[in-house]
Amino acid sequence: MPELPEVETVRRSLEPLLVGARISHVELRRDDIVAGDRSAAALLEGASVASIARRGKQLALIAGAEGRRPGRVLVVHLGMTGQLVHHPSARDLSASTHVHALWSFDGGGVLSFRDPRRFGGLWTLADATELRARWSLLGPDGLDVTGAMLRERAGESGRAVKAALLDQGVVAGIGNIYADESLHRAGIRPTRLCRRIRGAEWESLAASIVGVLGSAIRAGGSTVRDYVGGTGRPGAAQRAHAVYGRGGEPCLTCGRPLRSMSLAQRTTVWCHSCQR
DNA sequence: ATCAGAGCCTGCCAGC
DNA sequence: TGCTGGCAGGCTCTGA
Repeated sequence: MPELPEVETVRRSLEPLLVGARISHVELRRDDIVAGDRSAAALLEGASVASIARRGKQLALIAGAEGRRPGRVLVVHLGMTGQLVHHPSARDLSASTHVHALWSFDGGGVLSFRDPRRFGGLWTLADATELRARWSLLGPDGLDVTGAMLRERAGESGRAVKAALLDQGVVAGIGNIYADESLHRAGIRPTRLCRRIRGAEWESLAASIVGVLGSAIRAGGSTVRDYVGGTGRPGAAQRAHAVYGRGGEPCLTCGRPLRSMSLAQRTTVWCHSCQR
């Protein structure tokens, strides 16, 4: 399930393949995945990709300006099961199911948006100004967050700290996995109310978030539940999970069994001994 | 202000 | 073998 590290991994892998390339044709197979203008031009047909940006879990393909007309923007959210994949040839896609949109590039190469559960989607924006407006609703990116930012945005709140971490307006890019992992690393219980968290703890939490997300990016962002590598072994990031998916198993720090509960409608795992 | 709950959607898995 | 039910979760909406 793509959270910030997975989305950033996708961004980095697509950047050298797409930037500078011109989209010759767009095929939209089901239009209910698009919010906004669904025309081919809005989906960047005929445009060249100038850059690929990311904020939190959202990706943005930004088209180059044409004359005085600013480049359009296509925002991609992968939801839970979304995949944005570049294929050298359209033939590679013949066996794929749940492919909802395809972008063909001059000189070959196809980008596919595949999303079985369709929790993700596409948003067509007129220009970068609309993108800034959209992203202004998000909190700071998880890779840039500081204790002061968390405290300012959640410090007075009476909600559980985990609920605040999942709120994209507080900090952008954290989902269920990295919320639990960050709180464990910081030694803070997910149920702690924000207003009961001290300044030094916000700093510790921010550092934990940056550290956890950074490690996951370095591991290639492989956090899919049943992820296995090409040799059938579990992926590095999956093995690195200290608490996520490990309810009832021993805490890697103290050995006591990890507890599990539902908080903010999410399965939540923590160590009652290491987290206070 | 914050919560729980429902809904969207499909793949997977345990249990019958 | 094949069905059913539960679970997973990002995000949004409703009602308490």
